[in-house]
This record gives sequence, C-alpha cells and structure tokens, in this order.
Amino acid sequence: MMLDPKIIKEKPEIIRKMLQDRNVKFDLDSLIDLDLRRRELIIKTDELRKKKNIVSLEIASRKKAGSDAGSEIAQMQQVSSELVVLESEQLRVESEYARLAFAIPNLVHESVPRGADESANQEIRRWGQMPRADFAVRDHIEISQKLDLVDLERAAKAAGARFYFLKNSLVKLNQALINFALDFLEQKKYVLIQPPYMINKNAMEGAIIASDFQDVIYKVEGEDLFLIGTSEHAIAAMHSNEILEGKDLPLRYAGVSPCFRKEAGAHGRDQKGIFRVHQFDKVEQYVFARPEESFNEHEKMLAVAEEFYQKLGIPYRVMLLSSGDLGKVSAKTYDLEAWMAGQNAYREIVSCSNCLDFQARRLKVRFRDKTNEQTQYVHSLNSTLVATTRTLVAIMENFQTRDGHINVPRSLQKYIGSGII
RNA sequence: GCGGGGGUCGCCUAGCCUGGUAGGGCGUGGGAUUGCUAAUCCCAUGUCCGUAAGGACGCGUGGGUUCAAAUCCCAUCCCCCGCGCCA
Repeated sequence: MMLDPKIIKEKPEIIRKMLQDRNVKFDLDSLIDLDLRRRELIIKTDELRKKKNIVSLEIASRKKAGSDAGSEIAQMQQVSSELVVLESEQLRVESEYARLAFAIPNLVHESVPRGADESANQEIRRWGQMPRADFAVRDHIEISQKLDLVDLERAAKAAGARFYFLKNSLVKLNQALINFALDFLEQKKYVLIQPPYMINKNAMEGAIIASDFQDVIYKVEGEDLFLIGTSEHAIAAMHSNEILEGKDLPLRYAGVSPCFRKEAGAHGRDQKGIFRVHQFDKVEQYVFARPEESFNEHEKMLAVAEEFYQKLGIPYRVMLLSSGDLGKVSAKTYDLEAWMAGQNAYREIVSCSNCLDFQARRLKVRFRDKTNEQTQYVHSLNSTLVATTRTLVAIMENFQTRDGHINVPRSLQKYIGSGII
C-alpha cells in the first residue's frame, strides 16, 4: 500500500535509514507498534470467526435434520457480540496503521547521492552553448511586457497572483510547444493521452503523499474532485486495480494537460513573471515498466527529454538530485535545468523520476505473464517533456535579439509560421 | 435528471426469487496416458495472518437485518439501453 509492508515488519532499519537520508521526520516506532497490534488482532478475530463458522455449520446441519439448535444459536450470539468488539478495535488500529503507512516516503535508490538538500545534488553533464550577447540581456518579464505577450496585472485582478494572460504570438508559441512535443513523442511510439483534469481523492492519494495535498493540490468545493497537478496524477490512476499483461509492458504514455498547483510555501520565490505559476500546460512522459526494466526506462526518458531540448536549442545541464532534495514518491530523480540568459542561471524545467512500485502499490497496478502466475507490482516513472511556461521563459531569454524581439527555435517555426516574434 | 438492465476469485458465466462451505467454462502451469506439439483425464491457479500445520477473508463500495448474507433491506459509485436537457 506504500512500501512493501514486509519491510515494515521485517526490515524497519531500511526505512529508518531512508528517513535519515531524506532528512524527513516520521514516527516509525508508532508504525511498527501498530503493525504488531494489528497482527495480534487479526489472529484473535480470525480465531473467533473460525469458531463462528464451525457453529454455523452445526446449526445448518441440525436445522436440516429437524433437531433443536437452541444452544448453538445462543453460542453464536455470544461469539458474534465478542467479535463486534474486537472488530471495531481492529478497524481502529488498521486505519491508523494505514494512515501512517501511507505517509512513508519511498525508498532511496543506492545511486542517489546522500545529502540534506539541493547543495548535494550532482551535476551529471551539460549540453549546449550559452548565448553570448553583445547587448544588455533582458529577463522574460521585460521582454514579454515590451512585446505585449503577457499581462500579469490584469490576471492578478481576475484571478490573483501567479496567474497570467498569455497574449498574441506567445499563445501560438505555447501551442507550438505542445504540438511539437506531442509529435515528438508520437514518433517515439508513445500513446497520446489527454486525461481528466480533475480526479477523485482515491486516485490522487495513489499518485502523491498526504502532505503534498495541502501544498500543491486544489480541491473542488463540494465534490470528491481535485485538480490535477500534472497529468502524471491522472495517468498513474488510469490502470488502478488492473492486472496488466506482461507482454504489454512497458506502457509509454504521453500525457497532455493543464497543471494546477497551489505553490504554497513558495512565497517570495519567482514572485513575478510566468516561471512559477498556479497553472501551466505540460506534456508529460509516463511509463509503466517491469521492475527489472525500470532503471533502463528511467535513463531512456531522460534521454528523450534531453533530445527535445537539443532540438529546441536550449542549453541545459542534468542534475541528479540528492536524497534530501528528492520528492517523497520518487526513489531517484534527474532534473534538467535550462540556461536562462535573463537570470544568468540554470533553472529547473524537467523532472524525471523513478517511483519504483510506490504508486503501483497504492493504486494496485500489477502485471503477470501467465494467468496462473503470481502478480507483481509494476514500476512507474514520470518525466516532464515540456512544461510550457518555463520553456517559454527559456526561449524568450535565450533567443532574444538586440532590438527586443525573439527568434523562434527552428523546430517550432513550422507550427507558428514565423521565425521571429 | 428520469425509467429499465447490469457489476461474481485474469476473462466468460451459474447461484440471488426461496439466506446455510461460490459452482462451471476459458486461459495458464504441472502431472497421467497415447509412438508424436492433437484428444482425454487429474491437480493447481485471489488477498491476508501464521515458521508451519492450518485458518480467516473475498461476489462494485459502505451500512443494516439475521445465529448465519453473493442472496433480504438501505445508501452510494460505475457501466449498458431508452427518454429528457445541453456545448
């Protein structure tokens, strides 16, 4: 339901180590204790149910034979009332156990550098040439204001901070990125998916961990519905409670959807512009893979993302996140950080994660090769291909011209029919 | 939204009216037999607890009635058919 419950029972020290590596507080001892009590109660209630089944059979056969079953029925009443008490206790312990167990972060893969925060992230490689301008470069806010491509003030009026109206050619450039990304992934045989933009609690809990709910997820008032923070959330739940056929794996999906995020706790960071916003469009890679294939798939997804930015001509570096900077559901994550000339810095634009069986366990996504085989949980992986707003920032800042215009990357030109904005 | 039908252990299906251990077919694995990869027959094929023996649970979900619920009652979700409304 989270991690393999066997680990809680048999090897809690693995979890303890992981919590330390992640620099995360979690009441593991309570969980271990609850697991013990939970199993004791299962044994006791099973015992009572067994008794009940035996007496029930006796009653049935007596009734059939036409003889009196009065004392057996009295016995059943006794056992049933005992059972009611124990069952409610069991339910209480079980749900407390589940609540805690659901909050445990994922294991951390051995290849992940250990460290308390992003300062321990490891740079893997760099690609591309940073643009060298012989003029004063502007940031994307200035560029977009000047060309009338974004209206932040009016968006604040209509919606609030961290919203935007895209205008004019930037609308088309945004669509161009989406279309280019979809064509790109379709060519690589990904199955195109446009998911529901709202999903229910059960589905959402499968993809993320409780604490993320408060910080990133919007709830729809009066409905059991939540706005997706990425198509990953919806696609993760797509095959919930299914047993997939081994021969169908890996399933590679290209999700396209708007993404909605609260960005709570990001006060003051990237306050202006469209870099960090409550809503943006994204094309996402999501893969269900066999466990033994998942790290291969992970590298492949990263390579696909890199190829995409190479085609756009955006310089980037690949970072391997340290244990302390890793998301809670991920066991290993690479970030692509694009060079943003206007900020003179690399900034995150892609996050590529292997979640192992963490999400699959929560959502019961299993597979097997033969119908009589034991089922196994699949591994799930996700990676941004393009989150449009951030990539638009990179394009505006890196491809700006001396006179304040923007050169359109060659691979996008056919989608907007123009080489310059 | 209204009316009708449905949801059973991977898939298909019986059982529900009339409460008393969920049966069959397919698929898959193993075995038997036959000179042969065909036919036939036998066994196995969900989850949890338990070192094991064994046991419990499982009929969309949640409640209720009952000594006992797939079966009866209530609520709820989803799917199909028809009607209505609608971009």
